[in-house]
Amino acid sequence: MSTIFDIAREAGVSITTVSRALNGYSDVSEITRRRVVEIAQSLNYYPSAAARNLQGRRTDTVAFAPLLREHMESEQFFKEFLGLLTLSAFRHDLSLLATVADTPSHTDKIYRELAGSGRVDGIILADIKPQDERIDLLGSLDLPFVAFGRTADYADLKYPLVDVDNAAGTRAVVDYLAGKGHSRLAYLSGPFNTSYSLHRYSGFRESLRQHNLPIDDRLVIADLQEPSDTTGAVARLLSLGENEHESKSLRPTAIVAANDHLAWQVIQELQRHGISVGSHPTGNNIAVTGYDDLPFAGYVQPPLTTVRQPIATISDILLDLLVMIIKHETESKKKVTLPAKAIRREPNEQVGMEKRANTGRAEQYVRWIGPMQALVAPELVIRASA
Amino acid sequence: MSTIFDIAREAGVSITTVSRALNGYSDVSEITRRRVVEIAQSLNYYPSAAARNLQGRRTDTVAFAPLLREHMESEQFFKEFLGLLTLSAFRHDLSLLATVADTPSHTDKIYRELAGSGRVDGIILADIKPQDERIDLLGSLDLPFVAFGRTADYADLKYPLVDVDNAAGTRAVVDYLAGKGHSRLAYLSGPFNTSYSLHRYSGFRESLRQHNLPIDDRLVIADLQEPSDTTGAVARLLSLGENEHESKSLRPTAIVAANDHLAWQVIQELQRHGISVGSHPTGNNIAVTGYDDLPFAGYVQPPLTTVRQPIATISDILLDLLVMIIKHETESKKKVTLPAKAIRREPNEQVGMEKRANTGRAEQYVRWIGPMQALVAPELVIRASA
DNA sequence: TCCCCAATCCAAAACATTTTGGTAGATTGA
DNA sequence: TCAATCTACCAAAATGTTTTGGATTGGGGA
Repeated sequence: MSTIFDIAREAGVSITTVSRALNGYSDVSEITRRRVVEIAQSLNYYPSAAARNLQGRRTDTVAFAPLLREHMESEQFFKEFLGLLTLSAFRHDLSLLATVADTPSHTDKIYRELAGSGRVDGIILADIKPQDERIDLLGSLDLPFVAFGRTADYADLKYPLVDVDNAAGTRAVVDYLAGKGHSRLAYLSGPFNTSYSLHRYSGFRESLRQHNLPIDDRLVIADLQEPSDTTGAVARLLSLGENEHESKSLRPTAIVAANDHLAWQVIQELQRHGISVGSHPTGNNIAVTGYDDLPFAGYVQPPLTTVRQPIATISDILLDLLVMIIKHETESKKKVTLPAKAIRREPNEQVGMEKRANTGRAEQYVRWIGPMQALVAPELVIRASA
Repeated sequence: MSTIFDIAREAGVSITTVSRALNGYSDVSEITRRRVVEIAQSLNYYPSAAARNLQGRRTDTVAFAPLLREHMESEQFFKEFLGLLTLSAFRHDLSLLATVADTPSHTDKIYRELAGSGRVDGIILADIKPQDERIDLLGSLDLPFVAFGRTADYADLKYPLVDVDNAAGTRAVVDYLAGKGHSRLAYLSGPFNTSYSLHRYSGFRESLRQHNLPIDDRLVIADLQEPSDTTGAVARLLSLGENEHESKSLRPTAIVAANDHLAWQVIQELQRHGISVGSHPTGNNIAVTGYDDLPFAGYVQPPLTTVRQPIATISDILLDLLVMIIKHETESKKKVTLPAKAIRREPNEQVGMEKRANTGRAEQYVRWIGPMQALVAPELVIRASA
């Protein structure tokens, strides 16, 4: 590979001039610049990323390093997010460096490495927890970052983030179900270790309260991890009301799942029990809703009523924000909250290939940039028994 | 950030010793090493990736830079592949640098940059075309790479690759359909610009021939790009036999789609026309098959009979191969061809969440490593009229 | 004539590491 | 005891770029 030195020798100028010619400085004559560019091209010259990088320049790369989870290969959301992040990065003339962290302590190590080694200009955080050490860590490391989600210190969030109003999302599906006449709603969730899962659950409780529906702790099952957990949870819900001294009406008529993947598992389980899945509260019929609106949500039968996470928009805004911070174009505390929208799908609806592409830039969302409000009162967030 | 110099000063040794202590060289005493390690830790030292890199070391990063396509955001295969590549890279202690190329000439530029700038140790190529300039380019750039797919010079492939027997895959679904009694099969495909799409099509033709079924060019429609193309194609297939002087039996009883996405579009179109989708060749009933076995294939109704691409395995092997080449552990021409397997799903079948995880390493596939045979005779590959 | 300015250019420093080619001192072998 | 070998360390070179802080011109104004 040829170096800047070779170009300089060939062109009969100093390496300084080559560097400045190639990087568009004004103090090099047009004629010299042209010669240099030509020679650089003919010698197939590409500046060493390592050397410029060492010198302190941009890397034009941002990192995404989620924590490894079990069965991550089948997590649709992860793949969706990563893919759209890559495309958003491209639109911002950036590359995406994707890594995975083994354990929380490995996460720590990776972030320190990323910061210390100068491989990236910034980093994207997801799966934010109510108390998330990564925020402080990155702050102290002086590495620009932007979060998808928020910590629990709602009053005074000191870092840039994008979030979806998760509580409102669940409220929307509960509203939908309540509107259909459902009054016994169950809630199924994975572990309550991320903020968004807590927000979704608190939205569920809020909405029940608003509709004057009772909150029955027997209908809330969290911490579902393995597929077998879902099997057990559904069985437990169905067994309610089977004891002779219990009222038959104990059984839920609708199940609100905290994400689409879970919803799909629940539907499978219900069908295995010979229970049809539909939106109206009748005897042998249970409604199921999801959250995320992953591409498959419209494909399944019955099509899933769910809440849309506008992942493409989210990743675009994340990168907009990150780029602004890297370029010091903004004070680094800007926040964006996107509204949640319920996608209502009826059982025998004809569902077409929906257009999900979204190339909108953050500008159009600026109206949401502003001070953050707590979307959920912390005391609402209790741990549901598993 | 602290540098190696700070550690050296603190420990009272030279930077050479620090470097060698930290990198496990033998000529540093255990006691010194321990001191150095301890101080490095206490100073939160992480070596600068740029500096080591400049010095000629590994970057522990591989790149994946597919060509930008329209509607790429909704391409499930892309996201699936990218996600699984990331996880495979992680298992090999590598990071994945994901970029997108605008145009073919931009691809060229990106690869040259990647090679010249030393940002990555190797690169992963996908969507190989029969004549693919990238192969020669990367060869001349001296950047290790491995391909998913192959060029048309079957006799003497000079680069490492992983491929799936695409022709056999389509043969398998045609066998399935023929076994059900179908005799008029249509073939729908996207553009024939990649090797795999040609192989799939040639498998279709081979199989028809083997079953002594006629090949009717009116039933082959390629170059489908926009969703509206599919609408038109299905309409055209359905209109066959509508003219009074044509036999009613001209209409296909089964449609073989070149990928799952297309199959799903076809199913939607058929349902729009009020035609039920099922596996048996009857009057108002058309069978549809796909290719890829993307996660949603089992979710749709009716569940899709398709051909499995073992993407997780593929990406694992790609990285195994690439790592071997980077480490010079192998002559750089190893090839792996994986068999294709049809996934037969019946219309009202109960489809569970299937386990797709595959963490198998290439070792177990070594039996497929060997000389390559042409999977399809080039003359078979004709361009279907659109 | 002298000085100054703008337009071009450049040498050297800085970036943080690894590798090369040693040296000094201790230990071993004959 | 002397030479050879080992052990533990180090100075300096090499890596390729950008930036800093000038240096060199040629021409215009006083």
